[in-house]
Amino acid sequence: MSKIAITFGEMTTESFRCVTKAYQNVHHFAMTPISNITDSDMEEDFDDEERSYDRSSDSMFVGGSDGDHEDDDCRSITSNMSNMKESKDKSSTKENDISSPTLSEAEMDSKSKKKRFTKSRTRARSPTVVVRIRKNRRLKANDRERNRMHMLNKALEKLRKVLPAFPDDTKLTKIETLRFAHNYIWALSETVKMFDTNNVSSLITGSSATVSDAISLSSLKPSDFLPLNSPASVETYKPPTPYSSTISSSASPPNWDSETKPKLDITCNGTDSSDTTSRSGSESSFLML
DNA sequence: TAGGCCATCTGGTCCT
DNA sequence: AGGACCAGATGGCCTA
Repeated sequence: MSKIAITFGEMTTESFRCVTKAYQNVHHFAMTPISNITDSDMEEDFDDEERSYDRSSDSMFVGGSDGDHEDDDCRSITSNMSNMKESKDKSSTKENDISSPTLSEAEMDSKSKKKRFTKSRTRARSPTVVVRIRKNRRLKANDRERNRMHMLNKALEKLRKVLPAFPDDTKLTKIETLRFAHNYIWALSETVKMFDTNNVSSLITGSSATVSDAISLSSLKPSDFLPLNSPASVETYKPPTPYSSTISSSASPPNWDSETKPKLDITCNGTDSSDTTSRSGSESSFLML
């Protein structure tokens, strides 16, 4: 049985189960995680196969799977088949180039040198081998892509952890997490801005207040950072009112889809934002992105 | 059952 | 040539 190497990075049991299931659905073979199988292992495997091919016919089967019919289960069958056909044509062309019966000895000699050189660079491979190599590359690419997405999810999970938690422990979806973070960062910047501008520290402890003091003073809740259309925000959303201040609608979180940076405009009762004494007016709102 | 979310596969493109 | 990144497609799971 020829081995099919699929390497995994760090993987949870659950994700491995999903992957296994997916692979079994698509490729119909039992999968075992194999770590650190090298390309040379692969090549070795294919070399064995190629040697076998040289000795036998085109129609040999290799491996514990469905052999050449594995791709029949793949979705992009037409594309694969056209690629296979293309590679088959190419390989057959190469093979034709190698064996020319009407050559002089000198020509044969130079040709054999050329042949040796050619073979060392681009070996003539049977269509079966070409398909298998192509399949192997695809599997490796799938593996990389899977790991890449896992890394992305890990980063997203880290982001979730640094965001304010919800009492009901609702797990934010990906898009909610990103929007939440976006609004949260915006709110923090606004808070810091106000903290600096209004010298809030003096309102708290006199001189050594921290930014988190200012944030807690603002009474912002996690739900305040959720976009309005978030399912998690339906019950709990309430526009934040930091320091009972008025943040004009133009000071809503910047829309990250927009090309231009939004201008943040904090107004205080129609006065300059440096006015620290009286803040009232319409409620601010962390608008949806 | 429809719709949302997610994981995965896949081929194309760009970069090193 | 091979890897990273991306977007589209697909199917599974869950919930209203």
